[in-house]
Amino acid sequence: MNKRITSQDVANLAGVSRTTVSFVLNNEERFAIRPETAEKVRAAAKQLGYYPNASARALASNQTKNIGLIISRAPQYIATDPFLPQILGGLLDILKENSLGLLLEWVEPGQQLESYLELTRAHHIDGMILMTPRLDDPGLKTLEETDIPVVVMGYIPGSTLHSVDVDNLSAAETAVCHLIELGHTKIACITNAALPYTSASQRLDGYKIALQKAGITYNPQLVREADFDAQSGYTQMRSLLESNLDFSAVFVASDNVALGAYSALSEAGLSIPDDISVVGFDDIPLASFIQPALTTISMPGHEIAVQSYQLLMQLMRRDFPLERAVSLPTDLIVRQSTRSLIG
Amino acid sequence: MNKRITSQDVANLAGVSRTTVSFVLNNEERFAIRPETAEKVRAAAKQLGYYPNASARALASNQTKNIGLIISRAPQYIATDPFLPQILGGLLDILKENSLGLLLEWVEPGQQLESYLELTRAHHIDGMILMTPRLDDPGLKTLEETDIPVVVMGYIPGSTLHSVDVDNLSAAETAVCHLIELGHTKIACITNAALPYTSASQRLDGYKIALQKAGITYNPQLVREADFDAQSGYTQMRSLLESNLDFSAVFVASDNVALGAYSALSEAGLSIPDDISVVGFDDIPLASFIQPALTTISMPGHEIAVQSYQLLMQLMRRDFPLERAVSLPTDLIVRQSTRSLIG
DNA sequence: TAATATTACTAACGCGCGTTAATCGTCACG
DNA sequence: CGTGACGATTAACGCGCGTTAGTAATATTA
Repeated sequence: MNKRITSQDVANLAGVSRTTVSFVLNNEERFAIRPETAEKVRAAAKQLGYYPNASARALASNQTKNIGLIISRAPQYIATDPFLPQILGGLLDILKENSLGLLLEWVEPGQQLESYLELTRAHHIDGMILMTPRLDDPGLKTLEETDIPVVVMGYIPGSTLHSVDVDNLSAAETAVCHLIELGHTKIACITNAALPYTSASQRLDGYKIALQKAGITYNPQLVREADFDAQSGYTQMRSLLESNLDFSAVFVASDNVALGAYSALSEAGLSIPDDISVVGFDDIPLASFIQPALTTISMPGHEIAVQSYQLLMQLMRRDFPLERAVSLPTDLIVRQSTRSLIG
Repeated sequence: MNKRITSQDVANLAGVSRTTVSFVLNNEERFAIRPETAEKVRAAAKQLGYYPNASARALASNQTKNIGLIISRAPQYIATDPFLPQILGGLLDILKENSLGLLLEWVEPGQQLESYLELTRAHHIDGMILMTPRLDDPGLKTLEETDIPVVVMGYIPGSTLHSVDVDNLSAAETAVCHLIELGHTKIACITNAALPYTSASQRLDGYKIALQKAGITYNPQLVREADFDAQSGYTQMRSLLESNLDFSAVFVASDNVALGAYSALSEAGLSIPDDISVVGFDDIPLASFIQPALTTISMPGHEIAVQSYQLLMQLMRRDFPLERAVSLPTDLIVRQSTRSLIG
């Protein structure tokens, strides 16, 4: 039986007190430890294979050294999200550098109410990052009233919570504007998700504004709501095609959804971009590899992760963060899925 | 300042002792608590918004109620993995049902040695699931010698660790066999990853065996090693094309990599499946939506997650698991990327 | 040389909870 | 009325660690 090795064991072996062990291993500069003593302690720790117990440390120090990534989306929608790994990769990278752990959770839309509190108090996290927030999430107000460090990936209008996001609205506007510049006037839209998701409604707003600025009348019949995955993109694109409405381009507010749309268009015998131009959103890794390569808006996934982390750290340190809402730039990546109607 | 609410507060409000509170909230059947007392306690807890502190509970009970998912791969390769979300979705789902948390970690290939031990002892996990293990991982032997509950997603020959995996070898064999049945004899192969990754070498072996059984001589020059992402698939497919070797089909041991291959083939003016047939592996969600829809091997991602969880739970309960290595079935999904040369 | 500062370390408490052993009724039985 | 059994509850310890207040030993100053 592998008996647990405690700091007391290290102390005994090194011939010092447990306090000294603690000071040495935590590099407590405030207390002067003679270098040779410190070395003795370190040697003993290594010899015994000592790893401080995280639970005990968390209890004593009131810091878990873990942060939580909370996804307010059901698992089946998590499973098909090709963007999630980018966030995870970025987050895992920077967290490891700083010796922090990442606790992943999902909360079902409907019982976020208590979830958030339980997550911080009950689970072992010092702060949390909220992915894909919903406008209709009642738990967000609760969170505002606590002093739990929270960063929202996505912008919530009117919320006092700190956030990191791209400017979805103007990015969408840019995307649609690109189509308009190419001469398209009849432009459909498939959202990335249901409208309570802030990113979905903001991208739809960008679509509307681009139309408006170009003097094109907004036609709600040309709009469909998808649901994160390619399957919903396929379904909604078919719905658009079956409506027999005339359009020469479609703005799909998610690459993943756009791939489903691709499939529906291909099945209908329509060519991209000859018959229909498509602009996506996210620039998922596969966007440049599909045929035709997808014109899209690039999301700085890694940067979003890094900025979220940094903002969260400031909050956890009780610094006054400089910005309440960090907004990151996006780029229009023009590839082969859009075509000019002019000339 | 939100003072922390402890079980003592609940006890005071309910007019009972802290012990009673603990018994009630943990549904301790062994001690008979009068129903009205239990109700008083529960009411007090609700009124105060009490959430037991996980660190303290972990320390006292020696159980963290968290499990770790360990990915032995660098973050940049995590970021482009479209299969990871399937595992995560499945795992998150079942873990939530059982009130467990999921701690995500990556270890860099090269310093797994101590990582694993530190992860369990230092971090807050009761057991761990290892993703994408490498044959050359020295830390695995260390793990075998401990009594830490570990489940490996992927099969490690000769290891005593418990594992859940598909039969990569025969699945790959099936895939290549499909090509052979269609009349292909000159079949190239692009692996999903470098060969130290067990899944990569096993799939390559399946490829070899299928050839052998069909009496086709194995030609190493027709084999390339990719590196998880589509970019590497593109690169390796170009390398194959530039070799000027003759082949009519290619087995790409990862859909993600296959998409890169698609791109290279398209760029070279070759048609799938008219000029080249392609079979992938994984059946990522997008496989059925790309053009042409990819013939591939379906991985039961959700089932892998569920089985891993169940096996891990048995180990954590110190049950004797019935099977040491769970092997899950795969299916060949024939779509449009393969074509018969016969007739 | 006595008083004070400095260095190097330690004793001891508390974090919030699970859990065992003990306590305090209460009731049945002889 | 005393004894034992049982049901309901609690006092008290320990989990492993961080940390404050303190001690002992040495160095510095008046």
